[in-house]
Parts: sequence; C-alpha cells; structure tokens
Amino acid sequence: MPIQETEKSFNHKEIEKKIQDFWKKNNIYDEVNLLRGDGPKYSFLDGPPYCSGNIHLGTAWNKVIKDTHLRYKSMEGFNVRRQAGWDMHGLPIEHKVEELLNLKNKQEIEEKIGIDNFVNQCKDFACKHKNSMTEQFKSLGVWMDWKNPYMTLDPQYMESSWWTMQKAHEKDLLVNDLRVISWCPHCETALAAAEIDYEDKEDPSIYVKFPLKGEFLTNNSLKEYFLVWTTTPWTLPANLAISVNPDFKYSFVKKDDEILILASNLLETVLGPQIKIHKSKILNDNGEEEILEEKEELYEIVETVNGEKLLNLEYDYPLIHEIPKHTDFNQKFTNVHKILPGGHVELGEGTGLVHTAPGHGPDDFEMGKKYDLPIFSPVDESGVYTSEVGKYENKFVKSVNDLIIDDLKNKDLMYKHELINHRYGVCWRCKTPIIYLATKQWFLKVTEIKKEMLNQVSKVNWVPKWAGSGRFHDWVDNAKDWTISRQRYWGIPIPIWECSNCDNIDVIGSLSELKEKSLSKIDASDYELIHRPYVDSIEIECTCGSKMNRVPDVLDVWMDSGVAPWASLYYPQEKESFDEWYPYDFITEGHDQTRGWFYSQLGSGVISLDEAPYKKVLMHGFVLDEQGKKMSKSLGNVVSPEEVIEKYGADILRFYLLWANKPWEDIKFVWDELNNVKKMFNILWNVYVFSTTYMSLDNFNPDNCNENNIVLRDEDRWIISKANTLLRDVGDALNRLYFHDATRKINQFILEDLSRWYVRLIRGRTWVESDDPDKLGAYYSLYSALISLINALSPISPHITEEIYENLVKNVSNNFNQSIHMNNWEFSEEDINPELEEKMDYLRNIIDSVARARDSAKYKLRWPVSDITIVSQDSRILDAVNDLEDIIKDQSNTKNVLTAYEFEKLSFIAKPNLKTLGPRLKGDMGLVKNYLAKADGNLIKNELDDTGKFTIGLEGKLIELSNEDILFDTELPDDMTSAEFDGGNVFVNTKITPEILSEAMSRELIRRVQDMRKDMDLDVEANIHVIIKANNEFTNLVSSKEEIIINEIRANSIALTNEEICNSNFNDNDYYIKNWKIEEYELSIFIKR
RNA sequence: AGGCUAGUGGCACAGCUUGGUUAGCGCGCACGGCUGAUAACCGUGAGGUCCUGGGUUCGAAUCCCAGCUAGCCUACCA
Repeated sequence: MPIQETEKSFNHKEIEKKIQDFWKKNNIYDEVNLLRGDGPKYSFLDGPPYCSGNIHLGTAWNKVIKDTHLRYKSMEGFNVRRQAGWDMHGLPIEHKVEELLNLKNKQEIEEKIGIDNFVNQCKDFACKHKNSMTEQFKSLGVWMDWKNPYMTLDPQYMESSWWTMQKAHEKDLLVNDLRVISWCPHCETALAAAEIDYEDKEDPSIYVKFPLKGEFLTNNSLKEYFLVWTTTPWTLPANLAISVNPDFKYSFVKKDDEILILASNLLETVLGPQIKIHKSKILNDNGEEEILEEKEELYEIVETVNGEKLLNLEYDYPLIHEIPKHTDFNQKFTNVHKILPGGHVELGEGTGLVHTAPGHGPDDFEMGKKYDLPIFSPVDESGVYTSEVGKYENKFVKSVNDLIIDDLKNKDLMYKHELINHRYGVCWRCKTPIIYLATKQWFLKVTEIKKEMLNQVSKVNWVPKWAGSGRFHDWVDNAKDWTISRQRYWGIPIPIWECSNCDNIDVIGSLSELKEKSLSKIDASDYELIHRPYVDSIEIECTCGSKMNRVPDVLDVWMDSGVAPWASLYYPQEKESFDEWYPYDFITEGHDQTRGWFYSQLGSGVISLDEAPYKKVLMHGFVLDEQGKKMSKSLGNVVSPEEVIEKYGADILRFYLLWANKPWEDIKFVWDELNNVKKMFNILWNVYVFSTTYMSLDNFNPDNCNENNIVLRDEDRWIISKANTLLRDVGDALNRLYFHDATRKINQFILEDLSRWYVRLIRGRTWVESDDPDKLGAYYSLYSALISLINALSPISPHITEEIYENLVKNVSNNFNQSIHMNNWEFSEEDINPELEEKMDYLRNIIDSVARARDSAKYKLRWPVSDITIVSQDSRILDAVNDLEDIIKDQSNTKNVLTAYEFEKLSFIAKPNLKTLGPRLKGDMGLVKNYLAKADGNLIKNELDDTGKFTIGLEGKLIELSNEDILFDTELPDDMTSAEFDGGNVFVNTKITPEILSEAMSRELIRRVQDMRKDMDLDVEANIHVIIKANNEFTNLVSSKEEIIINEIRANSIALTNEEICNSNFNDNDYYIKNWKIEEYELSIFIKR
C-alpha cells in the first residue's frame, strides 16, 4: 500500500482514540517489553500516588516525565522495569470513608459499624479509586505495567514491611517511648512531622501574671508578678514551671501599683512606650503661639537583673484552686512552680518568661525530664481533659480557652488579652488543629543512623544537584526520630507482640512466622490475616510462658511507601527478581517528597539493606496557576487534566508540560501557551499533509530510492544533517532528564528548519512532473527528515507520532516494526555535517536580508533581479555564499550572485567634521565646506586611506585635513538597494530590463492563475485550458515565457489575445472568468477544466 | 523565624556556570507584504528601572551582601 493522502487538519481526539485502541488490541506495550527482554536492565520505581480520588495536573506531569524518559530508555534498547504503584492505606481514606458513612469519631467506628466493616469499606474505596485513576493515566498515553501494579494493601507487600520492622528491631532501632508528639484529636492518633500542614489561624494571645511567692524587691511592698505569654491557654492547667534565659536581662517594672517582671528587651513591645509626651499650644508673653511639652512616665523601671538571679524563685500557681492536683505536685517535686533556666527561651516574641508544660510541648518535655518535673498531660486521646484537672474535666481542651481566660481575669491575673493570627499546625487530612500530648509511641531511632543516611545521600545522583546537596541534605540533617505508630485501623498492623507479663517484645517478620507462632489455628486468607481486626486476635507465646498480644497500632503510611523498593519485588519472600532489579536506577517525584518518599525510602533502606535504594533522583516541580499561585479547591483555580485533554489532547498536554519550564522548577499553567504548542503541532501536521499530498500522488516509496535514481542537493544533505543532529541532541536531553531542552529543540526543528526553510526550498521541485531524480531527492530527504522527527518526538507525544508512522512507514516499507515505539533510537553520525549547518545559517541570514532590502525598495520578490552582491569581511560567509549560490539565486530570485570584501559601487560623499575643523579654520570653514560638497568623495577617501591626509589648496592657502576632519556618507547608486545582516551587507540591483519585466509579468500572471485554480477548488494535478485577454504590450511581454507558464499552471492549452472572444465554439459558461490589473495592464483570465 | 528555588517588555521563557559590542526568542499588539502547506507564512515597528538597595570591578542581568515577592519544605511562636 502506498503512502496515503491525509486529513487536512489535525484531529487529536480521533487520532488518540484510534492509537490507544491500536495499542490495546495488539498488546503493543507487552510487545515492546518482549522485544527488549534481553536488553540491559533499567530499573525504575514508581512513586505510588495516593488513591484518594482524581489525578491533577501535578500527578499528570509526574507520570508524563516518567513515561517519556522510560519510552526513550526502551528505544535505547534497555529492558525497562516500569511497574505502577498505589498507596492504598492510611488516614486520608479512613476520613473519606468516615464521611461517607457519617461517622463522627473512633468510638463510632468501633461500636457502630465495627473495625471489620470499616476496613472493608476502606479497601473498596481504595480499589475503586485505583481503577479510575488508572484510566486517567492511560488517557495520557502513559505506559506502565497497569495490570500488575504493586499495592500497599497486598499481603505479600505488607510482609516485606514487617520484615523491615524486624530488621529495625534486630539493629535495636525500634523503641517504645513516652514523648511529646503531635496529635490529632479528631483522628485520635499520633502524627508524624510529614503529616502536619500549616494554616493561618486566629488564636488568643494572653499575658498572664504569675504571682511571685514572697518578695524579691526589698525596697517596696508592692505585689510582684512574672509576666508570661501564651497562645494556648488550655495548656495552663499543665503548667509546672516558668523558663527564663539566664543570660538575658530582666526588669522589674512598676505600673499601676504593681510590679511586673519581664525581659528588658521586650518592655516596649509588651508594655508600650515608657514615656508619653503631651503637647499643648499656649500663648507666650509676646502673644506668639508656643508648644509646651509635658512628659508623663507610664511605667517605671525599678530594678534590672540578669535572668540568673531569677532562678529558683517560686510562684503561686494561678489555678491552684481549680486544679487540686497542683498542690500535690508542689509538695512532691522540688522544681515545680519555680523559675528554671531554659536555652530555648528567645526574645522574638512574648515576655522572655516561658510557660512550661512538660506534657504539652517538646521543649517543655525536655525541661521536664531535665529538672525532674512530672510529665503531666491530663488530656485523653480525643482532646478532652481528664479528671486530673478538676474544674475543667470532660471538656474539649480548645473550648476551655475562654473559661480559663475568664478565671484568670476574675483573679486579676490577666495583664492583657488579645488575638493573634499565626501559622499553626493542622492534621494534613482533617485539618483539625493539632495538639501536643505526652504519649507512649513507637519510634524508629533515625537519629542513630543519620550519619549513614547523609553518607548515602551524597552517593545519589541528584537532578538538579542542589536537590540533594541542599534541600534533602538539610532535611535529613535535621531529622528527628520517626514516630511510626498510629492509633488507627486501615493500615499495615505493627508486627510487634508484647508480653502481658514481662517487658519482652517479639517482632514478626513474615506471615509464615506468624502462622508458626500463633497459639490458635489460622483459617483466614493471607489478606484477612494481615489486616485488622483479624491480626489483633492472634496471640503468641512469650519466653516467660505468658501470652503475647499485638500492639494495636498500625504503621505510619509513609512507611508503607517507604518499603516499596523491596516490597514491590516481594523481597525477602522472593529473591530472584530482587537480585535482578534492585537497587533502582531512577526515581522521580515532586519537591514535596523531600520530606516524604525520598526520605522514607532512605530511612527504611538504610535500616533494611544499609543503603539508599535509588541511584538517580529527579526532583520535579509543581504545577501552579497562571499567576504562579498554588492550585487549590478553595481558590477555585484548579485545572483538571481531563479538561486539557478534551480541548487539546494528551500529546499537546504532554509536550506542554515538558516544554513550559525546566523540570525542577514550577510550571505556571497558562492556557495561552497551550495554543503555542498546538500551533506547532498544526505545523507539523501541515508538513506531513504537504508531504503525503505529493508522495501519494507520485506513489513515492523510499525503499526504491538508491544512488542511481535520486540526486541530493546541498539543502537535502542539510535537512538530513539537521534531522540527525536533532535525534542526537533530543536523545541526549531525554537521557539527562533535560526535557525542556528536548522539546525546545524539536520546536525549533519543526518551525524553523523543516517548515519555514526546507519546505520552502523544495516547493518548486515538488511541482515537477515525472520521476525526476531531483524531485525524488527532495522527497527522499523530506521523508527521511520526517521519520527522524517522529522518532525524536515519539517518547514525548506518542500518539501523533504513531499515527504518522502508520502511514509513512507501515504503509510502504517492507521492513518495519509494528509500532514506532519499538524502534531503536538511531541516528547517523556520518550524515551530520556541522560545516554545512553553519553555512546554511549564514545563508538564511543573507536571504532574509535580501528580502528586507527588496521590501524597503518596494521591489517584489516575484520580480527577478539581475544581480545581488554579498559583502562581508568574513571569508567563511563568502565561502558559504559561493558554495550554496543556487539556493540564494532561487530564494532571492536573482540571476547572479556576486561576493566581495568591499562594495565597489558604493560612492562616498565627504563632509567636514565641524567639531574638529570649526575651531581651527574659523572663517575658512565655508570654503572647505563648499569644496567638499563639489569634490569627488571617492578620491578623497582613497587619498586618506593611502596617506592618512588630504590637502586642499584654496585661495593661496594649503589646508591639510586628517582622517578625523572628514566624515563620509555613503551613497548607493540608483537602482540599488541594500540591507545589513549579521556579518555583512547585501546589495540588490533593482534595475528593470525588458527581460526582467517579461519574467516579472509572467510570474504575476502565473500567480493569478494559481489563485483562480484555488478558487475553483481544483485538484493539484488537474489540467486546465486558459485564455488570456490583454493588450498587445502585455501579451508581448509574456508570450516569450509561454512554455514556463504552461508548465507552472498545468495548462493543456493557453491562448493570448487582444480581441473580444466571439467565435462560435466559445461559451462563457464553460469558463471561470476574472478580471485583473497587473501594474498598469488590465486583463481578463478565462479558465476551464 | 530558618532552608532551598525563582523573579528579565502586556504574557510565557533564554541568557547567569566562565562579568565585556546594541539583553535574545515565542505569544500578544500596530503597520505592511505574501498566497497551490493557506485557520499557514514573511517583513517592519512600538514596548525593558533585567524585583529593590548596597558592594566588588575599568565594566554587573551575570559575582557578593541585605531586603521585597512567589513556590516548596521546615520550626519548640511557648
């Protein structure tokens, strides 16, 4: 089958559907993998998207990057592992299900519908979304192993995470510890740092007076108070001390008959200016107005001491009557209700005296441990006060803020009560403000392996470099121990069994181990067994003889995905594929994953296998809206991938995402820019249509081309060189992950090299009938350039390239792959000719400037000129002109091309330089001026160039002029126009000779006939009969060119006449008739098929 | 508050590593041209405090410091 003529416009919807059906029907993805099965391995690990709903542009970009790189790698010959992954456990899904089932809290989950049911609902939810998201990714043309993805709810996968926990235990990196951690009172679970979002939020900001017990100042009898600032009044019931920085200065300030103690540096911030100036106008003795200033001292600094002096002072706990427990504390612990030294105290905000509640803040907790304060955290899992806080019992902590504020006001212990707007941590999913509680949790001791983690970070190849050396390094460097236990249901159960009798724990590493150790017979499936609630019921025996029960927690979901490197390969249950694919050559995710997946894999990797599981990481950016703001539902600026695919198609979206910016920077999503990309695709399609139009007409088959039947011109060798350079450069860019370089080079090639230049150069040759070797040379080169182009573009935009491949290759060649994506990434180093490419660059500049010159003289390109002269001092440019003279002749429509280092026909006009001569010559100035105006500038210039001076004899005086004294204007001869280009000038001879006029008129005529052919909607190859009616002058001008005209307009016959047409065979209705005016000539053209 | 990254005509980007003529390209805008790829193309023009302020240098969009804005990340704002 020959090459087929193509649809005139690019219909992305139709093509993409057709191609995706083709892939599906013929299992092309599997075929490609089969083809590369013996190739060298390239292992890639997909960062698992969370199955909570729809994909967005960010996830689309993520997958497009992966797909493009991996398609390239496959074409390079690699056997690529590209299993898709899904993150399916965790709180976000629990929340969605809670919402769906209208459940308010954990109690309702456990009692209303039961854990069993709840977990099943979560599973259904996750699977449903996994499926719909898979379809969305497929619609982008993303090729991954969608049939066998890794899923974090898969029992075999989960076993691998148990194995990692066991490894951690073996290395003594697993601890159960009482610590203050961030807690979500809605989800009733611990949260890791990675699960906290920050939002602006309004909170109370109160300054509380803590009465000093006894007195510090001896010289007065006023009551003294420590002034303490807090934004969380609800933590005051757990206040056990006040921290000060011993190095700071603290002042005792007298105000309103009491003494306040606070940091000296913060006096003005907290208390306001010390002095108020009252101004009043009075009349003085002279009757003039005068301003009288009176100073009022608003407070008085009575004493200033070092913080050290305050240490160990005691205060009366303000809520002692409300909370009796504090009396106990005060009696049992020496440091309770005292001033203690704390390095964490700063002067940025507050008063320099810090409320310290060891149960409600990590720093406070450290203080508590250091000074032997009780870790008092009288709040339960749902954020409700326990009975330990007397009056406030059974109330949700945040709701007590106002009550406490009132109580303090009633005791006159509130100095100031305001509101503050600040960033506050909230639960990443339910957005409930977090609270800090002291609880026992399980931790991985990351701080102990941090050094090795940093060592591993430095071994990884990061793109860009700073992602690893800066951002990720800093994050790991600051890492705290990782809280991995969650008091939830839908997740990987923590495989730790605790003895009810002794302290012993057992960490189970696999299902078989559990089955072996279980005291009861297990009849559940692996899936059931490894999930809650079934696994909760399994008891095993302790070495002490007692029963061990599982810790009821589940694992942090970040641990789920963190073990993906080996869990997706079911290691250590299965070892073979692990040996084949681990560690991974490449991963890529957005920069938010610094704290997420990059980190969780590194941590669990060092624990399990003593190394980072990835060798190369691309950290990519985010997709922002047009203004550069984050896309969010609340701002209403979210653009969905479906919307873009609907309007522009997946290929254009893919190209755009890889084109808009560097992959590691953020993309501003601008609709208008998609139009740009669309335009490029239209032009590509146009070139394709142009090619198929002629190639199908001539039944062109590239397989039949050989040295004997085709001739290649310079421009043919040039486009072939360019196309091979393109393949080389794009391949290099895709390999280095510089996708923007690849797309920009392709864009340049399509627009500049192929469409605007090469097609323009060969237009005339395609119009030739018969199997002319010169025409076939153009076809062959155009074909070859197109094939290189679609190969280079295929990893980026896989549909349109497949479509073109179907027609241009599969329809004609005997030797083809079933899909373009099975092709090898091949180019010919031999065909790359940098010298020729450089010469063509010069040529384009020159030809553009000829067009400019003609334009400025209003001399149409359609009219030939007898000669143009290229002037340059650069011999490379002149060589290029001489070598590629024919192209200039053709494109500039000139009979001759001349070259020169200097343009001799240029005449010079000498002018006096008034600046130098004026002062010197004074009155003689006029004489010189007149002389120069009449003189031959060229002679003067020659003289100056030769001798450096020019002497004039005037009225008996000799005046010597030097180079600076004379300025030259240049003047073009008549019938000459010029323009500059980068490296020289062109001079165009516009003199019209009879021969030129004859040609010009012929071409004008041809243009009109072509225009009419198009009006008539004739086929390109259709022949016509033409009659031209014009005056004798015109017919004389064109008659000598009759043969050329006939050929150009595909006429069977042409008749030139100056008379009315009135013979009997003539019928007006047979003809399409149009009247024209060309310059001063009026004519009528008659055309019939 | 700290870290990383970015800031270049109305819009989107290049140039910055290695300082050096007149800061480039595309879109948009204005004007003109072309017309067998034509919903395409070509030419000309207007439009720039290269985020701001300092510094280094003969010379800074480029190097250094400080600040502002945006994105991401982090933080014990008690």
